[in-house]
Amino acid sequence: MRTSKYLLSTLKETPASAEVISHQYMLRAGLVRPVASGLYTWLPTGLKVLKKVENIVREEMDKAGAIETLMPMVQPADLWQESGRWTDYGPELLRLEDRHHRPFVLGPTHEEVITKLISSELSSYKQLPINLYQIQTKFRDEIRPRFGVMRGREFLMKDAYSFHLSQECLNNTYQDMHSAYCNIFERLGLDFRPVIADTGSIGGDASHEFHVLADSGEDDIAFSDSSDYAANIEKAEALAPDTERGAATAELTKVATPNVHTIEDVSKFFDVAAKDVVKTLLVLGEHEEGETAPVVALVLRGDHELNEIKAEKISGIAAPLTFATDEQIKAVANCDAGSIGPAGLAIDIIVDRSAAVMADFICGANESGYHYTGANFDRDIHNYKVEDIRNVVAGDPSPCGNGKLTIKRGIEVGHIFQLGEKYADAMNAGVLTETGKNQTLTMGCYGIGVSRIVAAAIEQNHDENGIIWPDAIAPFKVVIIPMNMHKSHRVQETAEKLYAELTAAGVEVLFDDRKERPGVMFKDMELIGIPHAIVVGERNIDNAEVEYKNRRSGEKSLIAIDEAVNFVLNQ
RNA sequence: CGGUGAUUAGCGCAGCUUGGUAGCGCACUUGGUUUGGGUCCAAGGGGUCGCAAGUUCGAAUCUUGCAUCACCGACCA
Repeated sequence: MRTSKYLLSTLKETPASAEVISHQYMLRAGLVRPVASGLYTWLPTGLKVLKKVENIVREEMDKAGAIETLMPMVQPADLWQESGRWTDYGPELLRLEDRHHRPFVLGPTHEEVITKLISSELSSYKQLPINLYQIQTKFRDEIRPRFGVMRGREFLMKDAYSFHLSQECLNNTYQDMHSAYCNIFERLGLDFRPVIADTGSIGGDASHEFHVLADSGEDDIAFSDSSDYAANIEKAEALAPDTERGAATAELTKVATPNVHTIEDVSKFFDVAAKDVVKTLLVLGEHEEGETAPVVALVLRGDHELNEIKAEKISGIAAPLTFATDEQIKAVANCDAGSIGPAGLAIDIIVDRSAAVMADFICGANESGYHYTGANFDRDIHNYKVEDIRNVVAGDPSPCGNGKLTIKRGIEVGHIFQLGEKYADAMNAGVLTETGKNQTLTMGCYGIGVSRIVAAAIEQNHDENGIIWPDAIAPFKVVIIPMNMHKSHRVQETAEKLYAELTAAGVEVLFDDRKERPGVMFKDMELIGIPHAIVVGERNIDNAEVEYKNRRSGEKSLIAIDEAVNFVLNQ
């Protein structure tokens, strides 16, 4: 490709709307352009990268025995009513009507369509197991699209669905997909981790997310420093401390604490660490529709954070987790939010494992403007349950039993889970078994965010000059940068010759034949992130040489013109 | 959805306080100059100042409404 016949569309300045580095570089390097909030046009260079990612995903899925299909993006509402998600899915599901006023949705995922298909196409156990996938545009009407294509509303996704008669069979395919995903991210050249994940609202047994490690990631991942244990912080278990609770030595004493509300205020006021204070959060308990919700107290160490996912799974607590309003707090604890404490509360109390071993601690006194010191469980607080309701923190013991946890940020680029019979049951998908009986299928589902991978790859591979593509997904493998070609026949001849030879050898080569000064070309090509550059200039032609420059290492070397093509092929 | 801020040429911004012919840098076009890291000089083209209503002799500027874009947002108890 010659730049003179191409759409480079690079930008010198960073558009004000771009926050994260991948978004900035995707705009500046001419990969994408915004169309509306969360919607992007892929320019030629961006599309080349997207297609490369897509092809690697496709090849590995095929290799793992999955079969490609393509389902419609617009889906009839009745499929969603059949599965129950027409009401469950919420406002992320974009609903629309056709000219006959029939309701449709823009597909955020395709469990309904695929399960319906399977239920009509499969009839015998002999056809199982089967794993179908597609690479297709999804639409989710996100509350807040951000970070460019990282969290767009429309995005390209690979989604696969497998069907089985037994859990054991599902486990096998699940493992195959796990390995296929590892192969994919290795081929993409990304630093990634499979992590144990929450199964979310879908339920099911096993679930793993695949994260690309990057500081700008939206998820926290907990790792063991001495095993391969890794889990999303939503899921990582905080083990009970192995220390025994100390004996109560202090008297329960009420202290006036005017204008002291937050944990920070309290620890400053008493001059103690946040870990010596207890915080009490009031949330709504489980209740029937229309009934008044009971209130439940959650007790945590002052320096720990509540894990909502863990909390809402505890029986007696309403899901989704809902915090009590100021009025509800007043009614139950008879005070403002800043002075709640577990001592003397006549409601259900759930105490975090780490808070449960504290003794002689400080907590709210359920009277506005007062706290207790010297509070103790069992003596001052009764009828409580101990549960794991906090987020793990760095330094906690790993739940696997080996080592301590460290925490890093990750970008979720893949998610595999076992769905069980939920959809097959709702959509009536079953086959006849060997004994001639109808049996409902069990199902697995496996997603990869193809367009998000492009952004994640940039987050992980860039410097102050621009993108540094891993070779596997670079839009071009090599760029030819001629110095003042329009003034030198020798430079032009050499550059044209190399371009022809590289093209003939099947190398994806960009030939910067613009009538630009060298600095402009260097800057543009580094911004776009082409891994290898051949610089053709008068001064090296005298020795029958050209310069090679590596984008990642920045190293330069001189190579014989005759060797150049082979040299590039070997990179 | 709530809070905050923005909207003036393709991009980045000034002008608004104090109403009176719409500006700067980059990019683009033409000519010259320069030539191994975003040259320099000159001449040009490009804007219903987000939309609508109002105040006024006169609105980018003041008022009101709307739209769009962006950032922040339970972890406070």
